[in-house]
Parts: sequence; C-alpha cells; structure tokens
Amino acid sequence: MKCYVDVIVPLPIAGQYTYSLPDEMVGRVLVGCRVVVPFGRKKYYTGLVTRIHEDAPEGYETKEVAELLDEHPILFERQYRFWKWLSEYYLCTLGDVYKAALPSGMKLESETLVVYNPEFVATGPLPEKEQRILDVLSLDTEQCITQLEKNSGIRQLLPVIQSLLEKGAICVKEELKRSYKPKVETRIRLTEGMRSEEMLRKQLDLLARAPKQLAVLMKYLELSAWSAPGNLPKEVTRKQLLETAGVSAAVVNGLVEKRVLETYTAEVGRLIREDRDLQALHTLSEAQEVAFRQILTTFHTKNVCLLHGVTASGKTEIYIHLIQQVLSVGKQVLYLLPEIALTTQITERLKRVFGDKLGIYHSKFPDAERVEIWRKQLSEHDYDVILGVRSSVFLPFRRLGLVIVDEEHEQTYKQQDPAPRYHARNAAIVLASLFGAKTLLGTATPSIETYYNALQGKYGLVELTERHRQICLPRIEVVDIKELARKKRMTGPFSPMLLQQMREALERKEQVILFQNRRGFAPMIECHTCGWVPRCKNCDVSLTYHKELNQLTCHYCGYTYQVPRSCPACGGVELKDRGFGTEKVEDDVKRIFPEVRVARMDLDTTRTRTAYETIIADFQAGRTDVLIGTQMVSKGLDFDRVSVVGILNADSLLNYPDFRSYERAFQLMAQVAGRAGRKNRQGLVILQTKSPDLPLIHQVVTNDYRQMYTEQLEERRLFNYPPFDRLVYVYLKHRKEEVVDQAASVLAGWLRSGMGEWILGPDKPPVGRIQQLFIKKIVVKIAQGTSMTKVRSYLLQLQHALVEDERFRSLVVYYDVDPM
DNA sequence: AGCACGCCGACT
DNA sequence: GTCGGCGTGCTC
Repeated sequence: MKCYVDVIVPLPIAGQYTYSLPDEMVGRVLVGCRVVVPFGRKKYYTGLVTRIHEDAPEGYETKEVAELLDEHPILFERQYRFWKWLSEYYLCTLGDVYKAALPSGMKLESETLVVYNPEFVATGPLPEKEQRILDVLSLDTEQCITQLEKNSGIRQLLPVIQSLLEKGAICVKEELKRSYKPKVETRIRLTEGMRSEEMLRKQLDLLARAPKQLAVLMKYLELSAWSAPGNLPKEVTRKQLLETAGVSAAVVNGLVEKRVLETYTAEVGRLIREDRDLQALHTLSEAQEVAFRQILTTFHTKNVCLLHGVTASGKTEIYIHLIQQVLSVGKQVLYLLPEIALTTQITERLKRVFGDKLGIYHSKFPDAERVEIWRKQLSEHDYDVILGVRSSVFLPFRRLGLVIVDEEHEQTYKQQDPAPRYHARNAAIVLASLFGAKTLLGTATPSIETYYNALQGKYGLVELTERHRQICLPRIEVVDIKELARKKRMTGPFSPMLLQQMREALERKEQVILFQNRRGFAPMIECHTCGWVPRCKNCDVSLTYHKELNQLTCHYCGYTYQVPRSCPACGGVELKDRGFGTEKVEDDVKRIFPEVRVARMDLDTTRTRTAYETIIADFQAGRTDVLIGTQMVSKGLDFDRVSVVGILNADSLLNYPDFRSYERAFQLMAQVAGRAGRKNRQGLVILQTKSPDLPLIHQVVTNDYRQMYTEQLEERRLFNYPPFDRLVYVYLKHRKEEVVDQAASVLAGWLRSGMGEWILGPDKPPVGRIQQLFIKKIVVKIAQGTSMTKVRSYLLQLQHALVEDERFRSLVVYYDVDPM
C-alpha cells in the first residue's frame, strides 16, 4: 500500500499538501517530523508532517518527499494543537504559524545553483551577457543565482541563464541551503600508536633536541591528565594547547607531522554552561509572602491569576519563589517578558538562582543559538525554565506547569506584522491550558481587559500595594506648558521648573530620565513659507528628520531621502523643524548642560542587543547622568540614583486616534514615574502638559489606577469596545486605489447586511499606503456572546466571495483579531 | 511567497 | 514585426 503524508509548507497558503512517501521512508517518518518537499516547478521547502495515511489523493499526481530531516518529531502533539488554535483564532494559515514558530535555521530552503559545463564548445560568438556569465562561472564553477548576479553585474539574469541552459553551456541544480551550521572546534589527541607508557617514554627521549615540541607534548599530557590511572584522557582543544603552552601553531604541526599527535574536529554547542555557585532565594518580605500564598491559593480554583503590584514592589522575587515551587514538582516554567525588558538585570538575577536550568530565548540572539535551544528542549536534558520573548511560546515544552507573563499590559506582546498577528499573553493562557498549567499575569498597570477579567472572577486577583524596602512612590508635579509657552518662558521643550530640578539633581550627583514619546530629531520638517511637508513616495506618511544623518526617513518602509535645499512646492529656502523628538531633546540638553554626560535610548540607538545593554549599564554605573528616551525607558528597569524624571509632553501620548490611548498614556506615565526615587529618597516626576486639568493627569498624579479603570470601562461600555465587544480589523490592499475603495465598500455592505450595524468604515488607516499598496480598513465589532467561530467562518466565506469577483482578483485581504 | 505564462508598449 | 515590461494564477 502506498503511503502519503500531509505537510504544512512555510507559505501563506491555506491548506496542506499531500506527498507520497518513498518506500524507504515508510515507518521512519513520524507526525511532527520535518521533510524536504518539492514545491512548484523548482523550489524545495522544509515541510512539517501532520498526518500519515494511505488515502491516495484524487485529481492530481502526488510528488514524492525528497528528504527526511528528523528521526524524532520536532513538534509535539500539544504544540500542533496550539498552532491550530492560533491559525484559527487569528485568521491566518498554518504556514504563517509554522514560519513564526521555528527559528529559520530549521527551515531549509532550496537555492538554484548554476554549474559550469567544461565540455561545452561554442559554435559561434555568444551574446555579450552570456559570455560574461561563462567567464564568471569558469572561475568558480558552482554559483548560486544571487552570487552570480553580484559577480557579473547583470540584473536580469534569468533569461541569460535560460539561454545558456538551452545551449548546454551550463546546467542548474537545486540545493538546500544549510543555514544552521553546528559549531565545531579542533581538538588534539595522541595518535593511536602513541597511547602507551612505553611508546610515550621513547618519544619524549626522541624529542630531547626539539625542546618546544617536547614542551607541547608535556603540556598536552598535563592538560589531558593522560597519566591519571583508569581515566579516559580529557578533551584538549588546539586553541587551549597553543595558549597554555605559549607556542605557535607550527610547533604543534611539527608533532602532527611526526605522527605523535593528531587533530580531529568535534561539534560543540553554542549554549554556554556557566558553572557558578547558585544563590539561595531571597526571603520574601511580609507583603510579598502574603501575595505569594494568595497566588498559590488562587491557583486551586483559577487557571489564571493577575498579580497587580505597584512598581518596585518586588514582583520578580515572588516569581522566583513560584518557579522554585513548580520545579520542585518536576514541571517546567515559561517566563515571558516584553522584548525590551529582557535585559541583563533580570537574566543575571535568574541565572544566579537557577543556573543551567535556565534557558534564554531572545530574538536578538543569533538564529543558530535559537536552533540549539529548540533542540535542547526536544532532548532529555531540556531547560526547566525558559525566560523569553513573545516567540518563546512556540518552544516545544513537555511538562509545562506555569507560565508567567510579566508586564502583561505591554503592547509588544501583540505581533503586528507579519501574520500570525497573535497576542503572546492570550496565546500563553491557551498554551498553558493545553498542559493543564497555570498562568500568572504580572504588572503595575494592568490592561483594562485583564483587570476586567480579574474583577469578573474569570481570573484570580492578588494585589501588592506596598513598595519593596520602604521606597516611597514619587511626588508628581504637573506643569502647564501651554501657559508657559504663551508667556515665552519655555527653553526648547523644558519648563523652568524642570530645568531647575534637573540642575539641582545633577549638582547632587543624582541622575535624570527624560521621557519623550518620539524618536528622531524633529518628527518632520515644514516649509516656512507654504507649509509643504515632505512625504514618502511609497507610503502615505510624512518623513521624519534625523539630524545626525541629515536625512529624511520613512519609518514605515525605511526609505531615506536627502533633505531638499529648497521647498519643491514654492521654492522657499526656509525649511523648519516642527515638534521635537528624542534627538532634538538630546541636542538641547547638551547645549544647556554642556558638562553633563547624556545618553539617548530609542529605536535608533538600540539596533543591537549590545548597544542597548551598554546604554543601560552605563547609566546604571553612573557613567551617564541624563538618559533621554522613548517608551523604552519605562520598561521595568531599576536604577538607584534617579531622582528626577521628566515627562516632556504628556499630550503627545493622548493624541492617538485610538480607543486605548487613554489607557496607554496612563500606563506609560505610571511606569516612567516608577523609575524615580529609590532607597530612602522620594523621587520627583515633572509632568509637562498642555492640559493639566484632564482627569487622566490627576489619576497619574494620585496613582489611582482604579479610577482610571472605572472611567475607561464606562467609556468602553458606552461605545462597545473591548472588553465588551471584540474587534476584528479587516484590511484590504491593492495597488490601485479605486479597486480597494470599491472592494472595501462592497465588503462593508455585505458585513452590514449580515452582521448588523456594528461595522465601522471602510476607512483609510492613518497610513493609507505602504510600499505601493493602497490600504482600506473595516472595523468589525462583535457583541459579547456571539460565537467567534461563526464570525470567523463568515469572514472567510465573504473573503472568498470577494476575490471571486473579476474586479478584485489581486486583492490582498488580511485580519487583525483583537488588535492593539 | 516564488515562478511561469500571457498580454500590451518601445525598439530593431 | 520582436523584446521585455508586469498583471494573474498555481503550487500536492
């Protein structure tokens, strides 16, 4: 009987593909194994087997599986169920989930290799391009397309290749890119003939006239503990031997030539195991102990618990005690942090407690390292605790007992683009439930949804109102910058009060954090004469001005432009900056306080993990005095010497056209304020705003989360927003504006007649065009109690009907479920 | 997502 | 008349 497998391919296409199994693979292929399959005319992809069966498909010829990559499944049954849930809930394909879940080193792709045919003899002169390709190929007879493109300088390469192929001058083959390479090291050992006391002694005598070689050999014997009775010699690397013996490679090579020593290579892991003494757990304070007990009790009746603890209440220590508890019953823990908060501060603390039981999964780590963590989790020696970012929900767990989602309110848990647009907090809760595990959500400023769920009794709620070690909450001073600006008393973005407090703090050798919600120099430049603003030619947004590079950047597509010398609209030469970003603030601080050491932390200065950590470390060690940053500075970092925090412009947080802007502004300001004031000293927050009378400002000042929540909830109830109704954004994209417009109004019409009035739009989103595609957005509000399953299948049904229409053929449709 | 096939403008 | 641009449809 012929055997078939259903396979997920890493592409955004619905459904799975069926391949036949070559006889030798039958029995070896298991569900959850990766296989290489041919797809389309020439491509090969790494697919994932989800079903093995004997049902010959009808209507098409199956292709054969080309290669089996795993002896054992790399995906467990539970993970697969999790994938399926994600793809259904977030309306994307399994291929999308698969792509997001596996590190790219585990998804090999094929690449076309062009091979030179040395026997080819041209019958006449070849076209210039073809000859050039042959010349390039004769130097290196096997090259991939991209390489060949680079070496020849020819852009439209494929037709040339095609022609050469027909003439028989070259041939092509598909080869899998092995992007994951195991790390290897060169080691040294005695050759077989030398491995006896007698031979060795002889050899040592022979080397009497080669003192360096003799020394190396002696060193080797010492390092390998060769003479230790009954022991196998220890592994000695060449590097280690050369370094400790202090000789050049030539000396070792001499011994290799004499067939005394030999080299061999061995695979080594990238995951460094540090042997260090583990620290005991800190004793919990009374308040922490109470919270800890409450959480444990809550977990008897609830699967999810919210720990609402003020900033600096020592939540981490409670997590550590919980983790210990879970480990003691042999279960695993997943500890999720928003990307930006995953710093040395927290990793060091956990490493000290859990040592090599702890694995860290960070998107800024090299891919090869992530592959190794994945493999380790599949093995018998898996990590008990994974500290990781959003994507670590995809790691293969086997005995998950607890998931901790720290800073649960963070927007970065929601993946925006590409699909799957999932929320790691909600996904983690589902993942935990698949394991019968518990989830703990921790934050000082819960999201409205989570707090609602907690008050409704869906989640447990444990509150921690006391700051750890008697650190008191900061005093918040509101400064009306509208009034001050009118009286011309502002210095750039600074009020006199803020300048005064900064000066005093710096004189006391204390530190200052300035929070500005915008990066760049000025958000934009504007023609002073006619008001013209430069815009991106691909996307419908104004460009951001970066002074350091003196260029304009599109923050959507990344395209950069030169700053025009004069206004292209009116010819005016005075182009002025409007508003200010972190870069401008940095400039101003340097001008006002020339002797002060300033650091800036935003997306532009933290491209790499090390850059980010350097900024933090410098500030922590007091090597910088003032830290200017965007939201990044609010993310769970603890600094001891910060006495003044300045929020430069609270209003910019409120001006987003979004139902969550109020909630977000509160969270941000409360979190930033929480950075002020440590041991024995009350910190000061200067909150600059143009609208000091807003209730929100008052709520931030009094740190009244409850009040903010109550107000917001009422508003959400009134206008049917989450947590009452659920939202799905439907996006339509097309290169022609008329086509999206038409399609969007047709779809909105259908939705209205099928689902009632709670359809908003179609609207042009704030950015109406990205990379040449016009976008329209329809908001679907789904009343509480409506079956989401039905809504989802209805949406997909309409989508199919829509693209059936001749006019809407190449329309792109995608969804954002529970958007943030 | 690729990639091949097919239909209209600027060239020999 | 052809070469080459990109719009459209298919991939087990």
